Amino acid sequence: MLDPKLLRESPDLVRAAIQKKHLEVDIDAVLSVDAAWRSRLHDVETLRSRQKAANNEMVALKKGSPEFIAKVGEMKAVSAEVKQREAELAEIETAWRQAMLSLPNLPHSSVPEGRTPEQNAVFSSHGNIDALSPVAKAHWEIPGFDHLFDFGRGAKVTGAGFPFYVGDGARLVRALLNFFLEEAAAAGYLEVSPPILVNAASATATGQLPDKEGQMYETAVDHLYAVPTAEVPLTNFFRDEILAEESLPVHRCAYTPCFRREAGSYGKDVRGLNRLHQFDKVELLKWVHPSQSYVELDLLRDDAERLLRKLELPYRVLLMCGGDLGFAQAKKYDLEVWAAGQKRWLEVSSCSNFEAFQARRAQIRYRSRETGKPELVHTLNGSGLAVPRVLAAILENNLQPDGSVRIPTALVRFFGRDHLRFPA
RNA sequence: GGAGAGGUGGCAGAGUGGUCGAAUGCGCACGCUUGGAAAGCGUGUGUAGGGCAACCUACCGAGGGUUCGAAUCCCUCCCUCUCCGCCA
Repeated sequence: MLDPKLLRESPDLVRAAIQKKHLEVDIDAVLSVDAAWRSRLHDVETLRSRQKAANNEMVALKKGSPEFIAKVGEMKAVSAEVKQREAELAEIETAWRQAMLSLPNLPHSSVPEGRTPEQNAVFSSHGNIDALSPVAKAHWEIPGFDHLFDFGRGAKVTGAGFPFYVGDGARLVRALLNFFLEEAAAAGYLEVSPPILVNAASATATGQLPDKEGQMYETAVDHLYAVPTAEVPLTNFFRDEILAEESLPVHRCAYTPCFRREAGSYGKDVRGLNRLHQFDKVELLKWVHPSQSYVELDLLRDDAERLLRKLELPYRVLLMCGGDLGFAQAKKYDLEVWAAGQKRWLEVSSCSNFEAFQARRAQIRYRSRETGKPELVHTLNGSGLAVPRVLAAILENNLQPDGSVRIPTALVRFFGRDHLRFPA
């Protein structure tokens, strides 16, 4: 949510910023709802003030006296009007809230212009993609793949996009998760294991609701949502709280399975481990002082990049252009790893600064030493990292002529062996 | 899931229809006192919205209702605690 005051005082600034995201938003409509809401609020407050004054007068009167009875009669009319006006106000308030929730976050000034993914800026590149395995194959074409990553039985048991990981497949997933979590802890992130079902208030605070409920799995009876990312429960940890300024920045990490309905994708994009309905991910999260959020964003990105460097995977960093930024982000970097078999980049991390957008929805604040008043924190998060695509890149890039896969050195102590062999 | 108790400001805890945004205590901040400190005394100390100044309004778990008037009465829901049941 945006600051309503900013919208009122600088609507043109908001208009221009949203234009950079190439989203269609009717600012004038929002402004007119805002004006209507304020006007109705004034009406109701004036009436309530009269009620209060009358109440104070009646206290001094003798109950049942003619003056008292006259006053009751007089205030009955006011009471009826208050009721009606309050109902109107409630209606406008709902519309006002909806209108405010429909406004996206404003992009930071350093975000490049652009409308499509092709216009994202390549921020940096690391590693040599030409020096990779000459025998590289798309991971799903590696002989024996189906034994360690059983999509057929997953489809039987649940549906497409819910694979079983079997034997060394499962072990490799676990090794990666442990590696990610150990690295995050070493970088100063406190590990948290959150609930993986969340309520509507939590999903609203992080920006999944309203409008994106179609991308989440929802439970039928209790109307809870399966988390699309640990960002949701983790960000909401401090919902409606005021933190001590000294406690900032707060750095935390969490592993959860992530659930995404992802309607509308098909073809090569969704083959193998490229895109799943359920996958494992470690998420890094920060709550920071507003003055530090862009410094913290660079550090966050570096924490994610370090994982790829240690896994010896070639990767590049994209700085997302305005049109490819998400609804809630002010600035975002994507980390893409090279998959030598598919000869394509796979997104494995997304590091974003949300500034106060989520914090305002979630009411996460800190008490300013300077003013003594509560101020909104800035929230940031980044994947560190998503397992299946990292796994895919390792399988493809490290495939050996004998059909085995070399395990990256950093991962060996978690996997237990230096090579993965597929069953015949 | 069943029975009971309860949810009030940073914490504890009063308040059962009207002058209650809410006593009191603790905590915290500032001041007085002191060589310094403690004690003592005094003052202050929630959040949000509107005007953006005085001021006004809202908030006593959430939502609805009764009433001229609700922290207080009624209904629904949520949560916590105790006991029982079930269970990894």
